[in-house]
Amino acid sequence: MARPQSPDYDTRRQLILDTAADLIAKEGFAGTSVNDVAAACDISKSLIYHYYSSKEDILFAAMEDYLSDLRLVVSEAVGANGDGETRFRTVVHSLLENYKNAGAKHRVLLQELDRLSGDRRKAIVEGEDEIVGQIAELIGGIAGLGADKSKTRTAMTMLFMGMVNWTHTWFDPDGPINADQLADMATDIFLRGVRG
Amino acid sequence: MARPQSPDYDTRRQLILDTAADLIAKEGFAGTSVNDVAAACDISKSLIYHYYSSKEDILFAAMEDYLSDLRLVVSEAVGANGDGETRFRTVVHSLLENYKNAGAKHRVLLQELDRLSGDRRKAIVEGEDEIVGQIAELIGGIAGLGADKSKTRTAMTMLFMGMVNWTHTWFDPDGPINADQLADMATDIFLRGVRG
DNA sequence: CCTACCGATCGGTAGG
DNA sequence: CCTACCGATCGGTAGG
Repeated sequence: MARPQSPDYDTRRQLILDTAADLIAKEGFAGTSVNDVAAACDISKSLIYHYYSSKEDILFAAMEDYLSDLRLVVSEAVGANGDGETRFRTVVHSLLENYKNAGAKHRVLLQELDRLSGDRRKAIVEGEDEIVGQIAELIGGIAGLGADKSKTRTAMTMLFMGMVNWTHTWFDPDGPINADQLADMATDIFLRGVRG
Repeated sequence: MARPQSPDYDTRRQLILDTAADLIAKEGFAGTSVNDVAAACDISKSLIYHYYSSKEDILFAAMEDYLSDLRLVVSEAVGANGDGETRFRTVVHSLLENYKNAGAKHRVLLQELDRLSGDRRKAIVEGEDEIVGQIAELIGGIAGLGADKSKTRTAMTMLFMGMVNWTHTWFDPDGPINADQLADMATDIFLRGVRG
């Protein structure tokens, strides 16, 4: 008879992911040992290997976990009612709201991509590209860029992604400006800047 | 008689810095061993320790080296003749030009700051803050923000820093858009967005 | 007593 | 779910 799965299985799996993301965000992937993760979870290193078969597996799972949240949030905002500018503004609010709640995973997603093997890196990059592609379509519509301007549209979109993705290095949601105010500021600057 | 310093001393010191920056940008600080650096330089590990007394010393020196270039370039552009918008545009061109020539050191400066000890991290952050402060003054003038709007000015400046600092993740200077075109695009969008 | 540089190895810790 | 270990490699230093 197969031994039943622990009732804590999913909870513990998630704890490992969240804890690993915190440590990797602070110390880097190579600077975080599996033992560090185990100690912070108050479990043995061997138990970590019961849930994930390698350190890279943990990194990949943490990235997938957060990226799937982002994809959901962005496609909902993009597919909502309203004109392009309104939906764009909603996307920015959603992104910054999400970053606020998952700062460590966000930094890990942005900074540790090169630590994945080729196949897995490709899988993550594809997910990121789909998000960026949806935002690029919105921006293309707002800026009035035809299909012949795809290079310009891509560069514009990536300049915008920089504005929002860079926030993790300096923005404090509990500081003088909150996430919604920052989202409006970024939206206003960018829309005024690219409006056709 | 004291034995003289090797005539290759400065050349070799610089080789270590540049090589270490390349490896650290790719593999992360903890993922790069002193031996990796030595092998890539075709010298012994012991010789690395003749030039730098610890791995962290190498990281710090590489960051200082690049940061001092950035500071020079930015303060020159900021202090040049011309109105605020012209000087701002020059800063953006200078920054992107510099990033292009020092991609690895740029990534290291942005990504490995937490690997430094407190004192050294503080020294680097102070240098970065001076650059950001100079750019913030330019932007404040352009956007017509008084001293009472310093929080807004800071947020605006950091949104802009995101646009340019994020380029290292996606921009290919040999791609369809060159560094000068991208600098103009970023400048145009941002200036139209914040102009008072 | 200085600096330049090597082959070999130190005490500890990594992922597994 | 743990302790006990491994082959290898880590950052840093010894003698000469």
